[in-house]
Amino acid sequence: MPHSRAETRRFKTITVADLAFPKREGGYTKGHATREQILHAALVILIKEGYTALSMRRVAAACDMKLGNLTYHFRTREDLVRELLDAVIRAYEIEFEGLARMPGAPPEKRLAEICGLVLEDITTQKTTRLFPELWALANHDEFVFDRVQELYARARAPLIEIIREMRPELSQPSIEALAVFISASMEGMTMFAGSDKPFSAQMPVFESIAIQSFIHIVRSFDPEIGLPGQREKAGVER
Amino acid sequence: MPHSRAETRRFKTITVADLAFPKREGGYTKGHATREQILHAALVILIKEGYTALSMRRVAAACDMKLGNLTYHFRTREDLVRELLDAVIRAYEIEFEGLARMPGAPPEKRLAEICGLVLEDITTQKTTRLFPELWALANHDEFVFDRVQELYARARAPLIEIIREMRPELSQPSIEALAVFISASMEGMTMFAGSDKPFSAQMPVFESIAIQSFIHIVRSFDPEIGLPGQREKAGVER
DNA sequence: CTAAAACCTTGTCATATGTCCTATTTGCCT
DNA sequence: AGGCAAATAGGACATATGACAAGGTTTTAG
Repeated sequence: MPHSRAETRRFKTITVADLAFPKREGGYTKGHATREQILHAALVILIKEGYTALSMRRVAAACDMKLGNLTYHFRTREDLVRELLDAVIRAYEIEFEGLARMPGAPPEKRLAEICGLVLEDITTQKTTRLFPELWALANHDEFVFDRVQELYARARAPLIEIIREMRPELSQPSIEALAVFISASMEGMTMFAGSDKPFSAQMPVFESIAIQSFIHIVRSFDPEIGLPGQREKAGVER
Repeated sequence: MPHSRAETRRFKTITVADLAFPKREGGYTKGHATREQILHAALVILIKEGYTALSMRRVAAACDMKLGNLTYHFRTREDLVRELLDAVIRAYEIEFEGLARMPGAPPEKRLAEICGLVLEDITTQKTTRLFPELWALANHDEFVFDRVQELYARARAPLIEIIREMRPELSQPSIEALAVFISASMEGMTMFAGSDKPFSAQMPVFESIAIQSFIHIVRSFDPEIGLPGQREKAGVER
């Protein structure tokens, strides 16, 4: 991606490494720096050791800081986790915001570009490790659930635009369904071709398959075809 | 001539509702029943409340049993977790073993059948909740990693067979890549159309899209096409 | 029938964890 | 320089957890 960095935030957000959080009122600059340090250390622990290892003491130790100070900045562990996940998800939202901004380029080209970026991101250790944690947490924590779904809704937006451009006659639900399918297909690669996964070396091949496949299904999808081999021919056999 | 894959699971296994574990030597029938009860209760906790809630005391309470008795059957929590995950994964392996056994049916039909079964399974609460936990654990636990990958390898087998039948001229790596892609695409639906997910009602549409899409990519995949829009035309822009 | 093995209860211990409270130090502003 | 809020440290406490040991009860084999 050319230059989509921490500039141009409507609302003031601080973006440091993999984290983006709203600017806070009051406090010294040192306090802000400490908060960033804490959140970053927590992210590293979450990625390297998993959610279970993310304890207050563990984070404090990683920051070379006393437990009391950590609880001063984040009164409860839940506060810390929420702010961490919100900040890291926000960073993804920002990263993918000006995603397929290739005005003038044909939609197929932009679709391929998006797939390339998403699949490349999936090969990073951060994404490979973070998202399964998010998916697992989302199953039992409404806050995480909502936040993750919001992220995906934003990630779908450019896909929907592209698909509508390619198939303006399709109904909105059909367009959205195609976007969800494409997005889901790519997310699913995480467990197979993500960082340190068995097929991570083959990601270029998957990328090629994905792009060929997505372009064709968008071009040719027929909402009238229900479930070939089940609904249609149901009466014949069985 | 059906493959020997089925026979590898030749050791006696007990299969009780979502769980399949190797028959144990020695012990009274009561002990075996208790072990099953424990594993089943642990599975329910894992699904309903997540991995963090899966403590020895929590499991013992769910079984209406004293903690000491639980540690008698499973000396450590790690033992319990490992046996639980192994048993539940084994149950999936068994469930998908004779998957696309529709001898004589055209490969497209069998592919559609497999997709239907997998996607339907994904809509169950058990699968929707269990697999994200497995994916997250696999990132930090080698045992879970290996076990999950083995499961997916078995799930790929019938896909590989079908793809080879449809495209006998393709190289084995290409066939496998297609199988991985198809499998990953379906797994990715978990977070979007799984149980209690935002698009769970649209699963039939996704199924239709998936089948149309998979059949076409298998029929038309061209390994010579590297990365359209990147490698090919890379020199033009940027 | 009885003794051994399997099963289960009760109680304990060390440790880890989240949260709170009270000093003490540090940085900023007037 | 003084004063005050922010930041940090230190300690304490209740709770949860995994592991284990010693003793009682049930089941089964011989």
